[in-house]
Amino acid sequence: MDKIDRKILQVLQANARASLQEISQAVGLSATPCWGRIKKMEESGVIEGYTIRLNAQALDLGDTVLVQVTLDSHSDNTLEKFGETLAGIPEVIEAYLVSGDYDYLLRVAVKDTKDYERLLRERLYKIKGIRHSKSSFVLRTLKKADLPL
Amino acid sequence: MDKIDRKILQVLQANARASLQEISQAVGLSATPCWGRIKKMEESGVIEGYTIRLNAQALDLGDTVLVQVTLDSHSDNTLEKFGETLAGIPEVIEAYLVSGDYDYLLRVAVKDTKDYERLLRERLYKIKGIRHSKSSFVLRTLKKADLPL
DNA sequence: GGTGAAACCAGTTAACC
DNA sequence: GGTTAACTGGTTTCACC
Repeated sequence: MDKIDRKILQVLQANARASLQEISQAVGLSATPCWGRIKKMEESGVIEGYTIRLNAQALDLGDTVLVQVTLDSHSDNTLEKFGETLAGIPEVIEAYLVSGDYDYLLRVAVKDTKDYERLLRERLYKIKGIRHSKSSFVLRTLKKADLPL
Repeated sequence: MDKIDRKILQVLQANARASLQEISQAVGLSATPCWGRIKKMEESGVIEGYTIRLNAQALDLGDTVLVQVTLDSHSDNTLEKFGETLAGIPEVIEAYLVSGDYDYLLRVAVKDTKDYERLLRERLYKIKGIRHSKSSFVLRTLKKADLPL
């Protein structure tokens, strides 16, 4: 992982479909070593995969809700069960165990407030072991950046 | 945007480097119409771009901090200035204006707690207009999923 | 909209510095 | 670990259904 590797990652972060020609030009090397470096980073796990950035609004998932969750018990078993339940709810995009006033923060993607109300009623409120939850709607996204390299 | 388009997006979400052969096989069409559908989704903006998933730990950005921020004033000017300031801090990966008890939620990527302390002292505490901020460390990531299609 | 083949270009390998 | 050149395979275009 030297400076050239990081530069390659920068180019791929901006456009994972960039050709080796473009990449090699950007880093000042020929195509072959660039290709080798990328393969090595794929194998070592630095590059976990290639994805697309999607327009959530165009897919009827324009609303984001951040949900703070506090559980009744903090046993290993409760934590594990909660994780498994969340895994089965596709609208839950991210889930973090956090330090502080509450236990978990979830990022949920829904079509609109009505859709969120349905999810809350039919799925989230039915999860056993939740002591308390608090929902905040995202009104505006100010920033959504790549990792700094 | 029909069922086939969504299936194509699913395949690309899992692997944006999938060849047209793989994609066309997955959706049951030949390569040409798949290619045309992808191009149309790129042009219409449904597909915003192609990126890589990176291993943050391997890049010395293993710690994630969620910061709740409350501003002094809620004027348009304050909001805009705050957004501009955040844009200049590379460690701030996401920033949302939210409804509820506080105004903004930031997701910050740092090497470790020491690195976060430095960021807090040198950058975040120096931002004018912040009334209050509260940091929560991410102890564990339970889920990180693609948008449901 | 779809198919299939031809043309073109990019990814991959190998031989060498 | 780097370069250039040959090879292989995928992307893009085109003529047709």
